[in-house]
Amino acid sequence: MSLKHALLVLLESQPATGYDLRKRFAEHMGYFWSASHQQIYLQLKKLNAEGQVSCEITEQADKPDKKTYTLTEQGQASLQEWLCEPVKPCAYNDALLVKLYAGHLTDTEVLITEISRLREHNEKKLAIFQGLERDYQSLAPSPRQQMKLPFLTLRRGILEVQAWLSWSEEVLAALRD
Amino acid sequence: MSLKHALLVLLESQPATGYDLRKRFAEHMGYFWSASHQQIYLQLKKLNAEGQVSCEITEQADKPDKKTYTLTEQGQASLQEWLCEPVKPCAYNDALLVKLYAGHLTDTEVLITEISRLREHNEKKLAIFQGLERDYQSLAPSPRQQMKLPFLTLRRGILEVQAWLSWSEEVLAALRD
DNA sequence: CGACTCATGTAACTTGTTACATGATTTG
DNA sequence: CAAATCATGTAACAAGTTACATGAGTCG
Repeated sequence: MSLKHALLVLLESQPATGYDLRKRFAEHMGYFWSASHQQIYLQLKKLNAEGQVSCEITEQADKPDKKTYTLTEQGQASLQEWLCEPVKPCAYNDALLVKLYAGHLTDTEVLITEISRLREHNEKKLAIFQGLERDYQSLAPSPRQQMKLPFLTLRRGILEVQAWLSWSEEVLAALRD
Repeated sequence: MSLKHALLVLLESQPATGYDLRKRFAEHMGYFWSASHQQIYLQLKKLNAEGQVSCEITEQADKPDKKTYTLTEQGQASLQEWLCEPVKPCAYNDALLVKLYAGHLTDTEVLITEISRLREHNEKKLAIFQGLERDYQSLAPSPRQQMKLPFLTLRRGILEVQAWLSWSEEVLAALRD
């Protein structure tokens, strides 16, 4: 697991609240990381208990206190350590493929509906990702250089959805044969 | 989640022990489902408690008792129900991409090593998958027809590793620029 | 006037991981 | 003679999900 590490990475650039981090996950890491707000708050609490982040509380009238987390030196160090360890290949479990594997137990229509849904979903994602890609490409050289690595993660998102789209076409053709 | 459903799918074709199922996962569903033996035994126990599978115990000298699980009518029914529900898109969390995103905090060499490892890993997978693809294509028409759906899941595995390989090349080129 | 934003949490539960444990038989 | 195969489990822990809760301010 490394929600903790993902949080440390985001906190490295600037202190933030759980709320901020949740938005940054959704906006910038959406195509390779998903996290619920509960998990984020929980892991921040644990990181704080471990001394990897510090927490400054701002009281607010009529709202819950705001907790701003900052990376500590210890957090920096453990992030560095993590960066040098080889990552584990991520195991993934895909219910859709289980369903297709067992497709002989149901109507072909059910499968076609699922795959069509998948295709639509990925078409929408592709449109969004390609928009982000254009934004990147129209940047001036210097900020573009700075965004090079995040852009590579976007490229991964694009290649991934394209692979799903090619596969969807293959499967729909095979199911309709 | 649906390890339970994946187990029901495998049990639909024939009764099996936890041990058998673990092997069948590794052999036939390896490219879209991973499960540890502990999880398999645990979920089988739960399915049994829920009445979705029945369990027949064979005593063996010098070995743990063998437990053969069979799908019950209730299990059949819940499998049918699951097949008709839309699947949830599977959220995936990829530590490698987090690392790349934060790559400015470490040496480019570290990143190149990771991506090279990824490429090698996927090249091996591709070779295995393409072997399975050839096996399928050399089947007689009738068994080939029967294996059509599992073959489509293999195709997914192939398109997936190819997408990883294309991306690896892009990233290595960008990191070495 | 309903939905969204800000801002955080608890509680109960399910799922998954890691480490440990047993022990005979077969294969290289 | 070591490793894999057969065959199952417990225990402790970590991670993730789902549902529930609060409550003002703002936008269309």
